[in-house]
Order: sequence, then structure tokens, then C-alpha cells
Amino acid sequence: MPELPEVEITRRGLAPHCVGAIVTAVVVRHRGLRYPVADDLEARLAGQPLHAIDRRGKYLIFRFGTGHLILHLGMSGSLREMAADRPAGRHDHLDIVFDATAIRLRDPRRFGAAIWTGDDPRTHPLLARLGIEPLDERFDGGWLHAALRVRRGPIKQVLMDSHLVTGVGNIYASESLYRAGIRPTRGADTLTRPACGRLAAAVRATLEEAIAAGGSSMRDFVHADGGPGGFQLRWAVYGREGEPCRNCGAAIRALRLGQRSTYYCPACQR
DNA sequence: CTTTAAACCTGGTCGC
DNA sequence: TGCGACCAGGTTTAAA
Repeated sequence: MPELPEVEITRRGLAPHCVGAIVTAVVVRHRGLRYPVADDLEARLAGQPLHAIDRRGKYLIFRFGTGHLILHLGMSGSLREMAADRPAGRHDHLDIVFDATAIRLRDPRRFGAAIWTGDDPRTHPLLARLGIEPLDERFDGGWLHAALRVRRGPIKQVLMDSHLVTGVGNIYASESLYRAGIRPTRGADTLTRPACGRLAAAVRATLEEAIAAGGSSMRDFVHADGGPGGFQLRWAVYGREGEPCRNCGAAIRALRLGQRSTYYCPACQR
């Protein structure tokens, strides 16, 4: 479900409800996430003040008094703030309770993760080697051009490598490449410096627009308050095989790249 | 070192 | 209606 914009929207939606509050209880209903949820998570969190919620790529980092809870929403996860006594559904695996309200993790496919660490979370093996944040000002044409020089393979797959650039998922990769006028199959090391400038700007603009629109139109995405993701944004190419390009009218094409659906306009993207 | 495929898991959709 | 095949926003891990 979530790429970087959805994770960021979740972060912003949750923070006002719980930053500064103290954890009164933790409920784990299913410990079988991508990694087993630690048996002592409840004991670790109880009584802890929540100082902040940060984001690194698609990971959320909850900063508590004595350590950090690293959460990932995987493919189908969502986090919502709600009344603590609201009945839990089949896929509601984790609650962090602050008096009368709770933050609830729902994740049908259970590709998500909830990991406690007492150390600096940025040194955690899952986070330590993540690539540049695409919204970081250092992410620009020059940076991208230098990075792509040594990368083989289709630009779309390279763009989705979280150890190069973190947060760009399958949908936004297709959308950004369309915006930049670059074909997903183009060899990453063949992109010119100007093309890299267009691509870096396109990635940034696509992500920022999605955040501003409040979560784009992901199928299952729900806001931290439970409202729908807002359907203000429509994809330019994603999921539109056979439909006309909004720029030139050509039929959008689909192909598979690294076992992932990929969409592009054969006329606008070279 | 790089690049690619398999694995994790549930649920929805489509064709027969 | 049922059943199997296939698809879905991610990322690690193992294999080549």
C-alpha cells in the first residue's frame, strides 16, 4: 500500500495525536510479521513517553524515552489513530495505547515490521544502508548522474533500489519516469546529465504532489484518522494500459520489469 | 561486486 | 458457486 508519500502522510497524521503522550498499554495480537514481534515489546513500551515520530524512506521511527520502535507498513499495512476500545479486526495486529486513544497497525499480508531497538535506529541493519532521501536537497541531477554511471539495468529498477534512493516504489517510479519523458527500460547508465536533472525533478515533484494531495489514490490507503486516501490525484500512466496518454493520446503500454508491472507512453517517453 | 529470482502472506478478480 | 491462476503498494535473502 504505502510508498513514501503515504508513509509521510501517516506520520503527519499521527504525530499531533500522540507525540508527548505516555504509552499506557501495548496489545500485540499477531507476532508473525515480516520479523517476529519481540516478546518483550509490551514491557519495553509501557510507561514510555513518545518524543517524536520520524521517517526514513518508508520506515517510521517512533522515538521513545529509552529506545525506538521501527515500523514498516510493507505492502498492505496502515496505521490509524482511534478510540482504544474499538473492536479489533482480523488483521489488526498491534495497538499502542495512550489512555483513551490507540495507534493501531492493520496489515493483511503481514509484510510489515515492528522492531524495537535501544540503539540509534539509523545504525540498525535495516536502515543503515538506505540510500538518499529523494526529498533531500542533495538529490538532484548531478547526484543522480554520478550515481547512475555505475549502474546497469533498466532505470526503473535502479530507481526503485532503496539502497540508492529510498522511498520510490512501483507506482511512483512509473509516474516519475513518465513525467521526465524517460522510458522505464532505458539503461540507467545511458541517461545524460540533462535527463538526470529532469528525472530528479520529476521524482521530487511527483512525491510532493502526492503528499500535498493527501495520499494520492492508493487502493487501500486510509488516513491516520480513518478517512479515505483522497482521490484528488489520478495516475498519468499507472494502471492505464490501453488508455490514451493525457499528453499525446497514444495508447499507454504495460510491461514487466523485475516482475513488477510497469507502464509508460511509447510516444512521450524515450 | 552486481543483477535476478524466490520468499514472506492474504485477498480480490478473472476465466472456466 | 467453486476452483485455480494470477495479480497487488515492499524488501530481504539466496542464488547466479
